[in-house]
Amino acid sequence: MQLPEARRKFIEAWGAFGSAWGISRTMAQVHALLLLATEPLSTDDVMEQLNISRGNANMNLRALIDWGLVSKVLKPGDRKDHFEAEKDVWRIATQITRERKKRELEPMVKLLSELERTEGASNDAKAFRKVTGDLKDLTSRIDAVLERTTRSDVQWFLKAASTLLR
Amino acid sequence: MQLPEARRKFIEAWGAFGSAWGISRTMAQVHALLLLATEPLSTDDVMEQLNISRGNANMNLRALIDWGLVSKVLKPGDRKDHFEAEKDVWRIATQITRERKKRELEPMVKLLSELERTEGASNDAKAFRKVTGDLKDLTSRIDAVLERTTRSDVQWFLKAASTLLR
DNA sequence: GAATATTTTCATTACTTATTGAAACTTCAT
DNA sequence: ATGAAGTTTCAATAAGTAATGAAAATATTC
Repeated sequence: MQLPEARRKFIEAWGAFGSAWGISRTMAQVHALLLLATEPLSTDDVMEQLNISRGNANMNLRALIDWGLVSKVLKPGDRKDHFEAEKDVWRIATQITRERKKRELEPMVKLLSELERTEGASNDAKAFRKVTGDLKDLTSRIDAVLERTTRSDVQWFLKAASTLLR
Repeated sequence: MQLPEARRKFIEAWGAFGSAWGISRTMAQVHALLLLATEPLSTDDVMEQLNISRGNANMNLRALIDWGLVSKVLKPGDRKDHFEAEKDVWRIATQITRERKKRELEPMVKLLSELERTEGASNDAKAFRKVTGDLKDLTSRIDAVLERTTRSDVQWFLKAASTLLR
């Protein structure tokens, strides 16, 4: 396969992948574009290469910065902002994991902890507490592990798990 | 908090949680409803309790069966189908993980393997192969671990990880 | 095998979410 | 201070996704 086609395919696939996981298609595509770029791109570059409007490009670039996946870079002699993606896939993975943990897992653990304290002695109430309690244990354990997870931990885990589960 | 309110909150939250992770809000709500039910529910029960149409209820129940999270149960003396959710949260987690792996991770690994073979000696082509190659390594390692993951593995992992990363 | 009950399908409609584009705002050089 | 270049915002609109409900298909009973 030739580079331009491969590039297009990757951007498209990364967009679809993202949208299956609750990340907007365009945000994922902008991310893919920056991942493949060998040097920082301007807003206009992004607009042009993905055929999106200025507002859209700007919004998604800022969202990516907010997620800690992209950073602004000043190019000497150019007034335009330029944007550069983190290229280390381990850092990308932990960064995404951390953000989602913060945005979705933590609130869920909090809610489940409250719900676990639901009153009532009926079978229904007991069953309710069992389910929410079990879910809370699971989510909070996942949460706790992710809390401590850094690049080297992930590597350690994957290595250990691959070996042990062989 | 009293049971009916807690129940409502949980169903609502589970729906929002699901939709943030690429699972339709209603499918997650139907799942939540069945998780809390102490005995199997009919399509009409689901329609009534969630205020959704028959078509919608039917679609989402079948999707949940497809995901392996819910099963049909025949109630003696009743012609209606009844539905029951898997209640073991570990099994729920591994089941969801497995399905997503199959539906999204595997196709991505496959694509990345192809893209890694992109031709060209330019810097751009080299950078492209580096990024896609790194991503492929990451995703295929995750994939391999999930492949072998069963309930006891998950328990082992979370226990080991919580301890070691303390 | 006709009547009745139940489930499934699917075209239409409603809802949600993303995108545009133009205006407002900011920054910087002179 | 002014204007040129760049960035951000946001109301309007488009695109995408999910839900409805009635009709078709299927299953069950007598």
